[in-house]
Amino acid sequence: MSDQSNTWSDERVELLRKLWAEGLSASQIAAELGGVTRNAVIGKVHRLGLSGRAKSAAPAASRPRKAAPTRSPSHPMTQPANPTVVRGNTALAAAPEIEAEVEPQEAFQPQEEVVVPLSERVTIMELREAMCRWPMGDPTTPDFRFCGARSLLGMPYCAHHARIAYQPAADRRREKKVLRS
DNA sequence: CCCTGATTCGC
DNA sequence: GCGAATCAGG
Repeated sequence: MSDQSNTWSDERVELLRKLWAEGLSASQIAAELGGVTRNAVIGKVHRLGLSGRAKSAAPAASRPRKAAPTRSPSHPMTQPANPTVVRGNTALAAAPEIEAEVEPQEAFQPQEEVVVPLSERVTIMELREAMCRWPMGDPTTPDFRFCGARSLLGMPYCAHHARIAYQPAADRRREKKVLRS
């Protein structure tokens, strides 16, 4: 097969025009196209003569998600629904004793130990290099998202998901037991 | 430090 | 024409 994935074929230029018109940033478009950097995208955009656009779709686009609104534990009305919620690498010491409370409807996820609030998950467009790309939810639905927590250096996952990802289920189960005893 | 687009310039 | 390096900015 001919591989022209990293050349500016008519199709790719068309997609570039479309995404650029939609207000996506150069890096987002580059990620979407694949095989090109944001510099390449910007360069092409200028060569095509379509620079200044109606910047509205993706306003500042600086920070997709704040670390966490971080409600105080003492706040009576904002208690998390699940005590096993873990964010970043700061809460690995969550008490194992209270993790026995698992929603039956969530039992679908075989080994999902980490619960990330919906509001903190990120879409594929919001996903950045330094974000955890652990998939959460049904990939076939539009609301499919990723964990989005800060990933470990040089790893695609945050501390918690990396631990899950790189350990066989058996070991995980055992470690759990050890942890409890 | 994260990100953005703009510009330059060797290829 | 292409895009890495660089620049200027939020």
